[in-house]
Amino acid sequence: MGMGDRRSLRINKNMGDFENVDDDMDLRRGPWTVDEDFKLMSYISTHGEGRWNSLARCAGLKRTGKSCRLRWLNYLRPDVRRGNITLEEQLLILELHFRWGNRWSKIAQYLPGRTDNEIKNYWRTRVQKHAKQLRCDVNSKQFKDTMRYLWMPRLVERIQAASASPSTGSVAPSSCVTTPSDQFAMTSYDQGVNNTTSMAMDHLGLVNIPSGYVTPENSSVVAVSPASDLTEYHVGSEVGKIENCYNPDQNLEQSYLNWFENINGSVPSYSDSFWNTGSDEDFWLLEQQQQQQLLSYGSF
DNA sequence: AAGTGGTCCAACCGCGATCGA
DNA sequence: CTCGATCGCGGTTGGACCACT
Repeated sequence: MGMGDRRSLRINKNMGDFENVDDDMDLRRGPWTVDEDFKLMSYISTHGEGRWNSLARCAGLKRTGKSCRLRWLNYLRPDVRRGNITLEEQLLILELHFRWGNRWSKIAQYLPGRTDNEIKNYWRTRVQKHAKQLRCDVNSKQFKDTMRYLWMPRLVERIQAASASPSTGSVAPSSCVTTPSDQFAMTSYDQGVNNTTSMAMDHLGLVNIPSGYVTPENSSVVAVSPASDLTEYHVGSEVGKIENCYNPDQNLEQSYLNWFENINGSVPSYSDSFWNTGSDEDFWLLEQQQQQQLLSYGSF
C-alpha cells in the first residue's frame, strides 16, 4: 500500500524536479506545479467547483479529479488558512476531539479556514506524539485526564491572559514566526478568525457568544450529547466567564493539582514561564521527565 | 561539512456513501 | 432497483526541512 503502488516515478530533466506519471492514464501525481495551480484556480474561478473528474479534463490538467479536489480544498481555496494553530484553535480541537473523536471534517467545520487535513496533521504530530512520549494510549484515561486537567485549563488561562493583556495582543504562541509579508494578512485575518472561533467555542459551551451564530448544520443550537465526556464541564459556565469550564469537580481537579505539585514542586500557574513559553513543547518536555511518576501514579 | 534523526505537511490511497442515469 | 461515477472521509506516507552531532 502507500502512494507508490500504481505510479511510476521519473525525473523530469527539463524541469529539474520529479514528475510522477501514471503509466496507463498519463496522469500526473505528486507535488503540484505553479502552472497547474494557476490552471485549476482559473478554471474554478470561471466555472465553479464540483464534477471534479470532468473539471480536471476541461481545465487541461493531467490529474485525477480527486487530486484536483484535494488541492483546491486544502490549498488553493481563497479562504483556506494555513500556519500556526492558535491557542483558541488548539483548545477547540481538543474539546471537539473529546466529543467526536477522529471526525476531522466535522471538527474542521468549527475552525474557519482550517482543513480537516491540517487538523488531522496537528493531532497526529502534536497530540499523539505527546501520548507516545507518555507511553500511554491517546485514548487512555490517563492521557485524557492530563489534557483535561492540565493542558486545556492552561490553554484557557493563556487565552484569557492574552486577551487581558493588550501588549501581548495575539494569542498566537510567542514562538510563532511570520514573515513581514505575512504579518498584515495574518493579523487582519486572525482577528476575524479568532472572533469566529470564539463564537464556535462559546456555542460549544466554552464561552459566551452573540446570539444568532449559526452552526455548520444551520442549526440555531448546537446539540450537545448528554453522553459527552465534557458536557458536564460546560453546563456550569456563566455568560462571559470561562474560569470554571474545566472545573466540574473541585476535589478531582485539586487532587490532580496536588499530584502535580508533588512531582513538580509547585502548582502550575499561567504566570509561570513554564506555561508562558508559547510552546507546548516545554510543558511536554517536563511531562516527559515525569514519565515514571505518571506511570506509577495510575488514575485518581 | 557531512551525516543522522525527528518533525511537519502535502498528497496519496482505500473505502463507504451518495448521486443520477 | 441497479450500477457506474463521483464525492468525501480517515488513515498513511514520502520527502523537504531543520536541529543536532
